[in-house]
Amino acid sequence: MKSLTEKQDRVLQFIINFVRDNSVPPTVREIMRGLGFSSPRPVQDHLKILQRKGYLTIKNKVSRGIELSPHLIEIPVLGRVGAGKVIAEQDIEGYIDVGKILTTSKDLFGLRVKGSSMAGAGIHDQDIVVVCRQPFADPGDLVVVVRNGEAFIRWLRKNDNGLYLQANALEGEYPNEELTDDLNMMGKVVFMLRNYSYQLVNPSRIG
Amino acid sequence: MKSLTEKQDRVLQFIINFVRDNSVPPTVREIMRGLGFSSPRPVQDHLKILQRKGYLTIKNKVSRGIELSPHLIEIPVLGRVGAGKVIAEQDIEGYIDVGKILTTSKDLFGLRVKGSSMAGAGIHDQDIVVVCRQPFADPGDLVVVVRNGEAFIRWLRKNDNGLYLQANALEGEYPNEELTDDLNMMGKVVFMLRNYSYQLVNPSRIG
DNA sequence: AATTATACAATACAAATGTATTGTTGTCAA
DNA sequence: TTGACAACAATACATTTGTATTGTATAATT
Repeated sequence: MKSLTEKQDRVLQFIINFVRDNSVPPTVREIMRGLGFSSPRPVQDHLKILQRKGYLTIKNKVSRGIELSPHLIEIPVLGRVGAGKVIAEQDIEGYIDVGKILTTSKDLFGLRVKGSSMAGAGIHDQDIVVVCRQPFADPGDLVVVVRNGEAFIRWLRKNDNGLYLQANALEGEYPNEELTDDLNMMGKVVFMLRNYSYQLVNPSRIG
Repeated sequence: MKSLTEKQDRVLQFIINFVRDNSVPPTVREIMRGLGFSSPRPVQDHLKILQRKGYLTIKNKVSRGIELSPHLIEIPVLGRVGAGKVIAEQDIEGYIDVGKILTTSKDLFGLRVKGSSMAGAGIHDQDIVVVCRQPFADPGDLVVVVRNGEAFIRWLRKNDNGLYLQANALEGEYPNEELTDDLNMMGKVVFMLRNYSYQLVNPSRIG
């Protein structure tokens, strides 16, 4: 990614902050007023430069037609990291836009995990699993089933007798369960979220 | 949430899809053309109704000033789930907007986990931890440090001799490490993501 | 029967908006 | 010193855009 001058970076930061605060990109004149310009032209210049350098794209004749490049709204995923260097370009293995993944599919919902019946699979109390709502699943899937008004997360397994559910606790025995009629398949786990900043996981509990 | 008529839902879905595809909300006339109206007025009517019913808000005199309500861009987090019912309103304990969390803080980056030195903390090979870049951390934090060009995830602990780093594997011994000068503190883990749909975690490996 | 809500059309208008033209100033490398 | 680039100002203009006014038709509700 080509480097920016101080002024160019100021314009880019304004756009990023504007999108964050208003959830829509700014117009040319909103940038103009926001940065104290007295004519639209300097903004046009800056936008063209920012586009040429790959930081955004301008949609022709579209109001608020500024689209920030993925780098700026996604988070980079690093494979290896060089010592000293903060983030080197060559270390980036790709980008994930978690927000997009979670919002483009309509039938997703979160489920806060209670208990430790899946601790062996790295899913702990208070974690949030993101579930894709579907009445079916494949063997090997991590599924959410409901029985007696309570939701469970289990591995869906298969043996000679057919499908069954398997818990995955660290200690204690959870018997395998058959797929009976009182079980309601809610969906399949597609994501797992754990937030360390809001609620610190007690390491002694899971250590 | 109040229910929508068929036509109203059609307008709402158009807006949702438009935002997803164009990353900006549509104008009144874009909705008009998109749904085959021959005047802007019906769109205005629908927007006002959708606002009254709580599905969006209209910003006065702002182009593309349609802001979808959080329910539509966030995912609900359920506490308990009733049997049979798919998702009941009273079960929703809140909403998370993961995309917003990840994009509002600027100094976040993802790091794909290699190895199983933190499997005991539920962090496994190929998981992605989201790191807040900072040169400091508190005891109890899950931190990312770099040594010899390699990144490690460790608990930051404290005893009478001061701070030290602790691994958290399921099996095998990882000795505690001192905070030496060749260690580079990259930041603190604030989120953990595991994607079950793209890459299935082998349950036998972590079970 | 009267009222209300839904749903759409035609037209109008001031303000906002992307874009273009022309020009000035300063910096820096060739 | 010449040319390329960055950075900004003043002005202009055709469209776009949010919004308003007036009106028609249908269905549901009171």
